[in-house]
Amino acid sequence: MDIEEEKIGEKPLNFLEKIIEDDLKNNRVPDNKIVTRFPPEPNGYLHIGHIKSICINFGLAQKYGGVCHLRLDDTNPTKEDVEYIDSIKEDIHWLGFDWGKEEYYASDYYQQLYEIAVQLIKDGKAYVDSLSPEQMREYRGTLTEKGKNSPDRDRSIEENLRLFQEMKEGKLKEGAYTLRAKIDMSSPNINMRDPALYRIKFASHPRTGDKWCIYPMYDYTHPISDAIEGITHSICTLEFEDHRPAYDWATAIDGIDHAPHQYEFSRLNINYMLMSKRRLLNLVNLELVTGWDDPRMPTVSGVRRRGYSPESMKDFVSRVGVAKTEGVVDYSLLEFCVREDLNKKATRIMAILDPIKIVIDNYPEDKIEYFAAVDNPEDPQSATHQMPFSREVYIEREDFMEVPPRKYHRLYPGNEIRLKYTYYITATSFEKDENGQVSVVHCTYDPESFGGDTPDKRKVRGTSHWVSVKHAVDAEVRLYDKLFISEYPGGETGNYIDDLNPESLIVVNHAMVEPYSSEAKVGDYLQFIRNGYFCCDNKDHSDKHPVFNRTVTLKDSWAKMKKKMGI
RNA sequence: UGGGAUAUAGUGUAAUGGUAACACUGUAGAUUCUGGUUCUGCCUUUGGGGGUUCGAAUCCCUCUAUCCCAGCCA
Repeated sequence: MDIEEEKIGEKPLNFLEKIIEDDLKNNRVPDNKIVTRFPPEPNGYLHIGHIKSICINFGLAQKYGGVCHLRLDDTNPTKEDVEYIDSIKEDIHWLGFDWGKEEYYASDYYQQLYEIAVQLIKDGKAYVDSLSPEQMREYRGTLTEKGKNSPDRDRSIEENLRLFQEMKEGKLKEGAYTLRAKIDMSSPNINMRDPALYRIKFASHPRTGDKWCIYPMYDYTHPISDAIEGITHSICTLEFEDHRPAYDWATAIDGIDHAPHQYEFSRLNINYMLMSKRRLLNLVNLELVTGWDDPRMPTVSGVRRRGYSPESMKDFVSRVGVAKTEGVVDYSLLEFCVREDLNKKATRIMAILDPIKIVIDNYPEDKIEYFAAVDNPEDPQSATHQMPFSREVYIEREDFMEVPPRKYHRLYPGNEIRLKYTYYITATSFEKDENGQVSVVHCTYDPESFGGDTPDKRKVRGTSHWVSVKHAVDAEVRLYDKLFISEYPGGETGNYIDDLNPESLIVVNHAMVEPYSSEAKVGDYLQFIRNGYFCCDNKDHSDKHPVFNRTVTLKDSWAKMKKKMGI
């Protein structure tokens, strides 16, 4: 294969890949081994936005034969919890990535970080400040005005050392003192106006317990953690661009001999979705959803419970690409990726969500026949399973109309359709209940059409899925839809709660499902033929009480046509 | 004149001085025992204005728009 040929069909490189290939080519990477890291703060559940970051960091390491560390950025014990650490690990594994032994915690570096801070003080590059939070804000200046030096800025090294020691020993009150870097209060970049390095917090840490009452800040901890771990490419989102000078400041501290570089990409936004931990937490706290793993949540645990496959999520992220432009990805791309993957994987099942009873008058009363149904028509090697058929079957209420509109080619009086895999039936009459709703449709079948085809090769326009009345399995089906009805939740009123979709969950208590569904278990991908993709709910599903979640609908061109025709 | 960043079809992403492209969406049709899938066609793109050049999405100047930053959060 020549070079030109090799390039055909190759994905173009994103800007991070270009940087890495350039670094590799110019021998700027120690041992030619790139090291990335995924550094979540364990203060919430991972969401789709994190999937992008995970795929970038683990993906880059994979592609270039490097490694990706998992580092829990646990420097704020008042917000963090082990519950989150566990879910984070589970989510990454679910996506199919593994950090192996490379599991780190920023808190593991507390001692080193402390020693470096002492050195900084000795070098006159950090000082203990007694400004209150309010004062500090005043001294910091504004976006357009320079800040001014704290009165404590020129405190003697001895005094600084003593006070920092007292901070560490818990002798000083929370909020009373901080350790600050001595950089430049007149910097146009606010992050460089003597950023706080340490604050006092009398909080017990999930991992270090009560050993420390001073905790290091992000701008100090993160770059040094990267340096300690030998990270080569430290990749984060755009909002940290302004912090890069602080990052470079920290990695340039005397004694730190490895200087990683920070690169920023734009975070993932999807319309009709919220992607901020704070707001997601709010939905959970207000009980507007059932929890972090509610299938309507954009969390990893939520989409997993919804039935999205890890492959589809990775494909989605890869189609979105990596760049520095901020944008909003269409929800439809997400759905496309999910459908495309599930179409290949899902076992086809017949399920009637809104049943209407069909009585085939000329079919023997007690007769039962079995027909082979293909598990997955996309797979030429697919197995089949048997479906029992009898005189009375359910079809979808939508599949019968007393007075059909134009282009409707399903069942209506006098029309012939096919019951998938079985026979052609023709509607002869129907009954209505006291509400005027059609309750039973009487049909005749053509015994010649056994198996779904006739010797005379006549065509029918419609094929319905069905479930034998006497064999139907009762199941709960949860029809999920978008959590928000507006493209930008809260965009109009400023309050995203106003844009919650009242129909984001519709529960069908008694769907009629074919018996084969009893074999479905949590983790299986199903397609309810002509209805959509479904999965077993990973919390509530059981043999006794089957619960199926709708992952995504099938594309529905008939619905589109109806809309166009104004029906 | 605070600082930092970004502008390519409706959306996302390519094209690094040589015919603006891919995917999604939308739309028209073919195929189909899922109105699914598959296949085919079509629509629509370089923020504005100058300049350099035989030639500009790409280089220069300028304007505009949008995003981020004033936590002892990350």
